[in-house]
Amino acid sequence: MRFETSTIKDIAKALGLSTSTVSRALRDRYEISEETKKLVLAYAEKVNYRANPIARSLKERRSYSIGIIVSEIANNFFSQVINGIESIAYDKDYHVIISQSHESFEQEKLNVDHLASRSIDGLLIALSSETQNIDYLRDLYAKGLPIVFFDRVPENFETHKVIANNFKGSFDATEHLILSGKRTIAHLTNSENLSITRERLKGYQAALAKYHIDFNPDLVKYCQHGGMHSEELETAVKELLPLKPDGIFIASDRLTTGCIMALKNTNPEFAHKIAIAGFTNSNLVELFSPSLTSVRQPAFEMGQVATELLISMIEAKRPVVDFETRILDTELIKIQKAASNKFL
Amino acid sequence: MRFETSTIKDIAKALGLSTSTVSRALRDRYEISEETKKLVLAYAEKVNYRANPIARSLKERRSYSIGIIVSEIANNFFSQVINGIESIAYDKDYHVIISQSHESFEQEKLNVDHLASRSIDGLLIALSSETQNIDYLRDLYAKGLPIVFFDRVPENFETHKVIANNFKGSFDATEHLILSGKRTIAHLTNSENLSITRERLKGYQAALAKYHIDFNPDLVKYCQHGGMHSEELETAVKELLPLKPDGIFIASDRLTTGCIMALKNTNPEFAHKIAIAGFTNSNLVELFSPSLTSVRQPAFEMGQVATELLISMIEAKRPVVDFETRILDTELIKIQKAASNKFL
DNA sequence: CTGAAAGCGCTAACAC
DNA sequence: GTGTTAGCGCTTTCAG
Repeated sequence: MRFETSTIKDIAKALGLSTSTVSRALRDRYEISEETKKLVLAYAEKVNYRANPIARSLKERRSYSIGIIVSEIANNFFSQVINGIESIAYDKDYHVIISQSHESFEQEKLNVDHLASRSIDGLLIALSSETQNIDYLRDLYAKGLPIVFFDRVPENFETHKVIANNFKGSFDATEHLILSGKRTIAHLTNSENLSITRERLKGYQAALAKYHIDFNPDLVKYCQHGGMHSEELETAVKELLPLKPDGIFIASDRLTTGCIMALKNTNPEFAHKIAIAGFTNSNLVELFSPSLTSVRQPAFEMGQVATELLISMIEAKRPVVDFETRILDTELIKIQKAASNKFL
Repeated sequence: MRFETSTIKDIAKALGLSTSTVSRALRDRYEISEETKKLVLAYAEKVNYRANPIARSLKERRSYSIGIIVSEIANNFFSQVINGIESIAYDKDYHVIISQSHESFEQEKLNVDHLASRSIDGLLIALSSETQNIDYLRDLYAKGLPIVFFDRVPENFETHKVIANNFKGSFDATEHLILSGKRTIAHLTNSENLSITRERLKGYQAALAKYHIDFNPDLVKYCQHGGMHSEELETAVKELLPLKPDGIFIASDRLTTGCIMALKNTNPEFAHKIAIAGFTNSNLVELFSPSLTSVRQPAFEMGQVATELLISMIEAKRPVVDFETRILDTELIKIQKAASNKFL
């Protein structure tokens, strides 16, 4: 929407200058005399001049906006990441455009293509749980679109990545369950397509190994849709129950809340007996019943770091060839004894 | 970001046509012969032609994008509204740009101005709890920016609005508390600036009146920042405790979860004794302890309706003068006895 | 039915 | 220091 806002041309006419002089004055270029600058700035201020970013984008072939793809914003982990992204982006005068894949590959691709055609300057993406083929991203990347992956990252894709220390986070959580006396620990996790799934599985296995507990593949359940459908959770839970686990370690935010819900629906009594540990950035964990031990990711910081890396790529004079994968530590938040004993 | 994508010019050159013919063929105009259209479409498909929306926006002075302002996306109510908005917008080929006010007036205004300068075609907004003066919106509206308010709407602003039946939702929730035997029912609510605050207070009062319970203003606590700061919630809760309420009705999503948290932190024992009812669209209510009766708003539908109204304004040939305020029914979800008795 | 040309608002060589 | 000019990619009169 453009209103009857004044343009650079109007200012030029009013001041008897050329549009280029006005443009340069507005952008504070060294060629322009202080006097002219003042004149222009004052007048621009007076008429409340706002540069038209559309025109600027067309000319400069960039939009000062970055695209974000997450599976869903109704997820504390992702909304915190987004807040981190915004905190840096706004500071550096970038605009962000958020899209949700809802864990669908098709939706993800559609959104990315849409964003790319909207002339975003760079892309921040956490892959959907369905995504296996990222050729479409390779194409865009090859054509010059800077991409930074976070959380759910691909292998064999040379660019910046920001992830949590998934191995350690899982190890710690599983070890915590073991140290509280659990021996039959189930693992509920995401699609095997995802990096986080593989890394978190390894942490889980390593903790078991450390305490000489045999790894039982039957105790691992995968949810292909990342818990978007409650059926997949309930099925997983039902398959797990006969194995009589005394603990369960859950590998992601949506899954953690969904699993507790499924446990409660399936066998509420059991839900309160089994020890639960899971990745989640929910700020409501303290309200949950049954309560759980949670692995929190530094989501806000992850967004910040990813954005800094992305903007550095966007603004790099020469092609970036030195890529880094930043690994951020997670935090294990144990159940508060008081809460779990007295009132549950 | 624009890559070496082909333009209308490239197609024209390749096909020995003029750019205008190509443009018209692509837009399926009646003047163009079927043959030419086929030719152009086929070639466009072959080179994977994508129109540059930036150029189109500049020319047409519109962007096919609509702006959304909510207080925060990490709130199930708003994220559901956003999903509803997207469902309609994408269908009609509009793009959405989401911004968060974080309940700050300044941030809200900043975001709106930013969106307006980004040439959005229309705005969907739920006001921040700090917002008192909406002259900046009136200005934009007067300049021709279509605006539709939802959830938190202003008075004396003639445009489409979509809200929940706040009065009835509150009445029902309060009545439910009364019918379960509560007599001293506190009310925790948002800033008085907000329409939802006023409407929900009225519903609460009406229910009390129906059962001849005196309205005690001391039992009503306002949170100016909508629960963004945990202090305001804890203060409110601490002020309420001495009055020994046996029930509490909470007026919004963030407040509801925040209040339960504050209750638990302040006096966990009491938290489990007091009956709680509150507006919330959290999909995790069933996990909460203490449990609560919740008033759910048709958030998805609200987003859909608001978007339909907005797009109708955007695409209207003549200025819209007939405005409507759509009121959608809420749903009262009572505590499930089983869950609350057996396991809490 | 198709083409030539202007122009959306802005930036950046290239003059002077 | 400042102005002239061309052009980003697209749509749209206006001619033919």
